[in-house]
Amino acid sequence: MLCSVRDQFWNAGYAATSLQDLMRVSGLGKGSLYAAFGDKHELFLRVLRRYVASLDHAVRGSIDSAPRAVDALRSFVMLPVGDPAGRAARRGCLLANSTTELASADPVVAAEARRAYEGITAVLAEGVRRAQVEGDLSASVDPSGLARALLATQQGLTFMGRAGMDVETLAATAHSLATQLLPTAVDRRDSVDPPRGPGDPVAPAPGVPRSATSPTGRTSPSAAS
Amino acid sequence: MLCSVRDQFWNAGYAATSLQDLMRVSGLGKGSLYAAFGDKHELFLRVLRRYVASLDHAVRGSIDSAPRAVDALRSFVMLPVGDPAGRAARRGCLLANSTTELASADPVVAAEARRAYEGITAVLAEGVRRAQVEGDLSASVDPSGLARALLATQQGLTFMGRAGMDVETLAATAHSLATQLLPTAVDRRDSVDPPRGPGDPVAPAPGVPRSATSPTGRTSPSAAS
DNA sequence: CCAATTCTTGACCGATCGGTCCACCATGAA
DNA sequence: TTCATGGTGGACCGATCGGTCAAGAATTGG
Repeated sequence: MLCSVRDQFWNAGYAATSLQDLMRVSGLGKGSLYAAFGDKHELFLRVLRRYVASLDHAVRGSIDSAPRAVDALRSFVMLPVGDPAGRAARRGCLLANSTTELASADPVVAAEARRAYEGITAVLAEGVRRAQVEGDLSASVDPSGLARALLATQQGLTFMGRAGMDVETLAATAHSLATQLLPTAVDRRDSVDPPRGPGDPVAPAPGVPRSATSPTGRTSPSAAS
Repeated sequence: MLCSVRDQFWNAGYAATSLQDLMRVSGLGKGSLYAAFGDKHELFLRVLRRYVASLDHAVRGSIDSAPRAVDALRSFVMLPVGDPAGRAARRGCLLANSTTELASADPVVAAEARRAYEGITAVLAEGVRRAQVEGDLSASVDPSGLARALLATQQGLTFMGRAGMDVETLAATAHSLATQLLPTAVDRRDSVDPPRGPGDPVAPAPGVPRSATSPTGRTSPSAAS
């Protein structure tokens, strides 16, 4: 039920969603909606927080479960082009859309956005550190700095998708950016850095064949309904 | 006058701006507003198109007037952190905000956004080509591809600013991304590519000292009132 | 089978929305 | 001074907004 409400806010935005829309997609009467969730703003915050928690969980799980952290980082950047049909790309991200619409007028939403993005940055930075230990990223880069760059890049790609860029072009751009920000093993082969750190403390299978496509389990918050 | 209206839409968004707001910021009565600009949507489109034209003109002028095109490309990526106080960063970009809010419901705005971003991409690609001729960028990269990557990155930085990232962190992230996507002359010195193309057909001062800060004239559409 | 209780519903509220329209006034020509 | 005129402002319109509430349906305990 909350998923239908989330989709409504996701598709139309906060201001453009009326109580009638919420009644229609939820199947509940106006009074029931109010009794169950409070007013429109509270309902929106509830849906948004659920989405943020799902998003955070998905990113954390993707990075934690990836055999090589750098692959999870790459798949994070490629998230906006995960849907081959491009419908997900056209919707954008609920948190990003809500932040853009409400950040300057709704301090609660703004605070939620800050918290969420700081959390994701921390998770990404942890992934960067693991990728450094695994020898897939240069140890000289600042993990938090790269994490912020990855997040900003992913948000930019998400926006370009929402702005209507066709999916093939978007995918090519995402691939190019991911490659430039996260040089893979084959790219690093002709690098000046040693191809592998001292010992491989974490990497479970150092000789696993590398692939440009994201090998990690696909976890999209839009599917968590 | 239109600038005040633009700022109102910019700060509050389309749906959250009422006719009373427009009357207040414009100083005009409701009837006068309607007689002069038509309904709210038409007024918004007028303001948006003015903004897009100003933006396009600013980017084109910045690239055309830069002694080295790569500097203009760099300053384009750094645009979101142009305001030291961070107030401009917090507002975001009117076109980006409007696209995020209305893209899925207003085909006119969506088409305007596509057109604008395609135009900016073309201008950036032209800048990339010039930077390649000037020897500041590797000739092997696809100009349009790099242009799209620069645009997506800039939009991502713009969004992170709107999402509340503090200006110093944002500036550091922007600097890092610009450096990775646009290796400057000092970065290229240890590159495998020849440090300068055959002859210097366009570059007026090949030995001019390079600077990390944007040397091009600052042209921000928010100042075009 | 009935009654107490919980839950749902849609009518209703004042406020405000975007849009229309007409009385009014400032101006300029006669 | 008078009249014609065009631009202005605000009253007014129906529609819709978010929110409230009492009546009735559904459920449960006895």
